[in-house]
Amino acid sequence: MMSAMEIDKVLSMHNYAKKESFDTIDHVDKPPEKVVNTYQESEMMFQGELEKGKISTLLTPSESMCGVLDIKDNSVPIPSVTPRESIKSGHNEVLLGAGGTTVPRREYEKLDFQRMKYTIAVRRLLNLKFTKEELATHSQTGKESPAFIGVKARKPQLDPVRVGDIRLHVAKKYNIDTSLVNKAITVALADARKTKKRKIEKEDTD
Amino acid sequence: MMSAMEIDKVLSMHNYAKKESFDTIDHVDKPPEKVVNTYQESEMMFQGELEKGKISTLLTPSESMCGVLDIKDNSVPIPSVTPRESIKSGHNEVLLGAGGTTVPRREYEKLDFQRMKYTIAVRRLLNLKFTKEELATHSQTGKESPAFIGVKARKPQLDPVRVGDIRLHVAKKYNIDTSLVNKAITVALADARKTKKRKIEKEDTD
DNA sequence: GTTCCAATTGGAA
DNA sequence: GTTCCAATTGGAA
Repeated sequence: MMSAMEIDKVLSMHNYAKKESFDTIDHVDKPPEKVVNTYQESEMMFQGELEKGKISTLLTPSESMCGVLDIKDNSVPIPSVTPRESIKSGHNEVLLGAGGTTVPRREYEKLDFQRMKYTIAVRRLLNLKFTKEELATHSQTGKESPAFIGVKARKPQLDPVRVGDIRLHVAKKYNIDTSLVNKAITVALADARKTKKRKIEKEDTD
Repeated sequence: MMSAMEIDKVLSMHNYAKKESFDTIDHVDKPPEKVVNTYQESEMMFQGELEKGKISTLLTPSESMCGVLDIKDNSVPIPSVTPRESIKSGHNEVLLGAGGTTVPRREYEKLDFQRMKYTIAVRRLLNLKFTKEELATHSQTGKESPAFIGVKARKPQLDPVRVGDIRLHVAKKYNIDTSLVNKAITVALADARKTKKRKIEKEDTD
């Protein structure tokens, strides 16, 4: 058996290829007191291209009345909010949000928001903008767990610019509160951590 | 300072008056593997009295299209789902769900679901059906925290019949997934625990 | 005083 | 193999 410290050492040796980043990150060192919803930003990014006719035909009368499509299990997206193209990056990149975060258009168009739950969309976008190594070793806030203060080491914060753009993009796409997206991000990071841990333990016993 | 064990002793001395229960509880000892959503039950209880005309006048065209009213922050309820009267209990009680859980009509009508967030509705209903003592000393599942196995004692499960009726009633009222209601219940119980703990610590220092 | 939040965990689904 | 879940905590709001 390896001790926790030994596992951490091994973790630092397992570096994945660093992915490209199109962001200019200049305020990574200022973690917000709270992970806030700056809804205005997302309003600036998109131009409300909701196709009203299409949506209403997808709904029964009672559904269109109360938005059942989106509420029941928070899994079905608003279909037609489309990000405009990134001026900075050209046709091959899609701009996700005001922070300037982009993803390859080819990858973005592979995402079937209609069928994906928002939790899955969050995971796909995180995987496009961060390495598995980053996801496994960072947290959303950079804060210690209140339940393990002084016990578990604090993890550094994931680049808040890219995370912020993903958060607002998904919240907008699915018309859900950012607090739900935050929860999905937290769980995704915890899972990335465990996946890596298991992989190392497996390699260790082989 | 008191040790944790001493605090637990004192906790057991602070018993609140037991509230009435109208429920016949005969399967309390069978905690489900997971807190499940048995949506069918709630369908049986209510008769879909949605007042279609009224709701659409509350919404702008873009809101009525995608259900913004309910989705944006999960705080605004569907206005007109009303529980039918409890045959068993008569005019003075309102039946919450298939489990037979009732609350006094006077108390139920004080609840302004229109203005309350669903998390607050959950707390109010829990307070109607359980004592503060029960809320402070029980958990939703009866399971240990995975993060503290063998460290923190497991708390007994809150009566799943009453909790189940409250869970489905709120999910139905607000047209949200039961998983959101479960989270609200978990947080409410954690807060009840802390409230009591602080009260005792304060009395201890006085 | 009350409500909400995110990090951590093991295991269920 | 991946995704989701609830109990616990201290502190922010």
